[in-house]
Amino acid sequence: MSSSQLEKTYNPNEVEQRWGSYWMEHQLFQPDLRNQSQSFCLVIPPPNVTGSLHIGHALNTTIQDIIVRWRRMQGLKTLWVPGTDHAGIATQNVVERQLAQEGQSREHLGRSAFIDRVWKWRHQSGDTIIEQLKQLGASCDWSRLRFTMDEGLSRAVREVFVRLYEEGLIYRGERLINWCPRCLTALSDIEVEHEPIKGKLYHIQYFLADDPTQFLMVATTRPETVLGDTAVAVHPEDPRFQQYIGKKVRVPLTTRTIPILADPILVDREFGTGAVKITPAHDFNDFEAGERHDLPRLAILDFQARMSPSGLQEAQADPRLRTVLNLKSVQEARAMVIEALEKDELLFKVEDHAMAIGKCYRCKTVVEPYLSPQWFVKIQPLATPAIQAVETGHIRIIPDGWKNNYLGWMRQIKDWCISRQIWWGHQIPAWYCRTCNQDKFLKTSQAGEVPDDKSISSEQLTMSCFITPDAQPIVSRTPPQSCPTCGGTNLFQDPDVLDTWFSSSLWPFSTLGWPENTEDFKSFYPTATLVTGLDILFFWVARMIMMGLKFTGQVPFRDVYIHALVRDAEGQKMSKSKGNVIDPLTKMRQYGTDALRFTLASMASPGRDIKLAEERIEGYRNFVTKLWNAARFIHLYADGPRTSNAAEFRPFPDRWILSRLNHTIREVSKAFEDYRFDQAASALYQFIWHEYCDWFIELAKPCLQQENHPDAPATRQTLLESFEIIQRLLHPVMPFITEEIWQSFPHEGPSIMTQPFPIEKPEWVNAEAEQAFLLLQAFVNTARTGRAFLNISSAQTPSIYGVSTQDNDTAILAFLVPYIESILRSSVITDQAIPSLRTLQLPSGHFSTIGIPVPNEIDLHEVVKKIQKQIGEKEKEVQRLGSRLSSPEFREKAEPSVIQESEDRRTKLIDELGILNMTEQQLASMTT
RNA sequence: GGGCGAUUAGCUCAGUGGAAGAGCGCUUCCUUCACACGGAAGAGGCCACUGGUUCGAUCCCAGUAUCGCCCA
Repeated sequence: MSSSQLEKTYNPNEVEQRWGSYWMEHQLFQPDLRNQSQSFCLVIPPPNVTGSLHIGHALNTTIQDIIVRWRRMQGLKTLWVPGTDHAGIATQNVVERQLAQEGQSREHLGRSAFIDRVWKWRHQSGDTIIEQLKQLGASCDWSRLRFTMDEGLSRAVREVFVRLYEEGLIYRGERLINWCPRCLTALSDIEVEHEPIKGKLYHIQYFLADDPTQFLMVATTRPETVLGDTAVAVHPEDPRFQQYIGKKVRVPLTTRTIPILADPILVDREFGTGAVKITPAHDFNDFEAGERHDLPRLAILDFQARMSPSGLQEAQADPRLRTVLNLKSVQEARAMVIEALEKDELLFKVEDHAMAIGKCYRCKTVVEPYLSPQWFVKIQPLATPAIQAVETGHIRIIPDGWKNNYLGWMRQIKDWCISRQIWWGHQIPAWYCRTCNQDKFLKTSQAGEVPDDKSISSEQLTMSCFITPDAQPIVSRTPPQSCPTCGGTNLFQDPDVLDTWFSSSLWPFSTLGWPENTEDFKSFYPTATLVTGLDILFFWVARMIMMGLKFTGQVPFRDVYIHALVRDAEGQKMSKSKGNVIDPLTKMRQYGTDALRFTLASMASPGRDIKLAEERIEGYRNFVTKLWNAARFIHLYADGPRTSNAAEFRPFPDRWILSRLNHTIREVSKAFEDYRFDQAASALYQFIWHEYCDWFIELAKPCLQQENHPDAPATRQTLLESFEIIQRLLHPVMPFITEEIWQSFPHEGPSIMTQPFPIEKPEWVNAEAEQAFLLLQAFVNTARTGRAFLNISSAQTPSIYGVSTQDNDTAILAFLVPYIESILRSSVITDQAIPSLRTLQLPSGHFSTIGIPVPNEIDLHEVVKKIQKQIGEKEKEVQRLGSRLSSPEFREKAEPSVIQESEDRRTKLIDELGILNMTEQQLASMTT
């Protein structure tokens, strides 16, 4: 009995809302902890808490939801943990911009008030993206929602920090780091984006200290850093410079002299002049060269990337120059230094030079290498097992191509700078005794750095200061009560916070309750699959692997599925400034969420970016409608008795569609196993539209629409049974419409999402039915083509002749006649020879021929032309096959089956040509 | 500069060592009782280029070109 009828048109928005709340109310996304099956867990890549859904999230979420719904339906104990990330710099920037609009600043507010303010903002806007994920249908267990700054997760952060520190894997030291002079914080290497620019290469003369008639020509892209040079290097084997090694040159615009030394690593003989200046405080390569040669580090820029007064003094810069350069930006300073060099006739030439500059990934400000005390993770001991896990296949990276990318990066990984000079985040669990560490605090101010004079309060100090590298930290899980050295209680917590990715790296286990050995942790760790974009493979995935192995002794996940980047139809990266952003929420409203999800799944081919064109979504919206109308059709004819026989005893169309359905179940399951969501989508689309709707429903119509047709009870059964399976097969990709349709038919259970995923039924495989169908399909298609040739409209229905040259096919054809007649809506004559006059004859494959009587009024010239075209194509093919078959080498070396196939095909083509030639002659004679 | 990937129908993309495929778009016909967000029939491709391996290459190999991405 059909329980309800469906609306004429599908209204996705209403349906989505209704089932969305239904699933939530019935807590269908939560795992059943009594389920004894294998567990299957995913953790969501936490989006920025204050962010909103973009198309990349939509793709990422869709893929995860497909996997999760599929596994849940398979009966696994399935959990998908949702959550958000505090996104330190980004979130702080957002709130600071708000403050700026109010004429405020975080410094005015003070640290604790500012953090309160960020929390307020987080509570206000923090659930936007979560609500949007729910709209997409994401079947996360929302009762387990996590946030990186939650108490539990923060405890995990402190635990990890302290343990790494105690093992010597976290250290504090003064290193050259990437510094954003706008955010006023350190960045890790990968938070810097490189951008090609058209720079210039300046050739500058450095005169020898003891012989002012001789000079070295040095090439540099950053002339303003000349003042901070502490050496000049040449290649040890470069004959041009042998005599200079060991001598000294005068640093231009200063009174200092610096050594000329030989360094084969730093110097590229082919580049520039073959002589390079070394500025260890302002360039990473120079820093390393400085380490090799024990050179002093002379910093001439301050924390805001301005020319520093103390640095200029230390550099012994020309006093007049010093005055004008004081606190000037890099850009301004460069122009002034160039002018000064020109005036002193030290600038030999300037040439164009393509180069790259680093920019802050959050605010796009040019970053400066900056010498400062920071906290680092000693990465090598963590990286080694993380490399092995992937090499040995304990963790699979899919598609495989990214594996080398990962390994390459991991093998040359550098220590990870984890301290950030911002306020929003996990403050580093390290304290300093102000008594034992007098003089170790440098308060930073507009005028530069000034030593702590002890009168500065800790609250002021925590706003902005540096602590010298030799200060003695007390690292502890909880705030220490007193200094273990002097017993003093004037303790000051390190003002820095941790890199957001530090807490993200613990996500797969911190979200499950670690460091407690919780039930969730025991049940669901390690997680199964991580689904993410390539852009955070290093930021996040690599670090999760390292931390997971280190702290749980297990891999955090078995598979890493890397999906594509979504671009616009022109292949441009989407960005607000370009105005080419496709907003997923808008598209969901326009076309329905299922259509968007299906589109994204269908385009998720491995290793390729997605160029998303709106027409694609529209196309899949049409598919949704098609499915809807099929459901309506079935409702119309579902009422009535049903008999459920074994597949082999059902009517022909049923036998065929069950065989095809079985095939589709296999294909879709295989595609899901292989993370080939594109293949799953195309298998579903092809089957549902072009087999089920186009053929099965059409073949089923006569027996459904005729009263008391003997096959009706069986066909009704097949119709309902197969359509129900189709809903389950499609459900992971299109959860909403499948639930709506499934619920509209008689069913058991609260929801389709907890029904079993279809499994193959070998007893449905029916090669005979499939073979017969191909004969039917070829016959129908050829008849339609013939009718179109003859301009016979579907209203006119002259009889069609059909004969087969093969006995076996003749019998099948006779059996198929009623089906063919109903689809073509004309009678089919198979027991007579095709008349040789006024009949268009066409070969229809499978050794059968169809004949259509030619109407009187038709222009046969056009028909003859079309037949000649077919003849031409077939002749070409016969020729090709002929030359292949007459090649002795082919006959000798090719597979016998290939030879046989070629011969069969040629025979068949010659047969078909015979028919076409005969028809052509006959029709051509009628035109004269 | 190093590495990786792409180049197939007008567009977006699958695909395979042995007859070039899909979706969208296009042309023509059709409001027939699930669906015009539909049905039917078509047109359209030296599978980037040049060599090589092979009986046979769109597919494997080498090189070239163009375009991406990552790293330096």
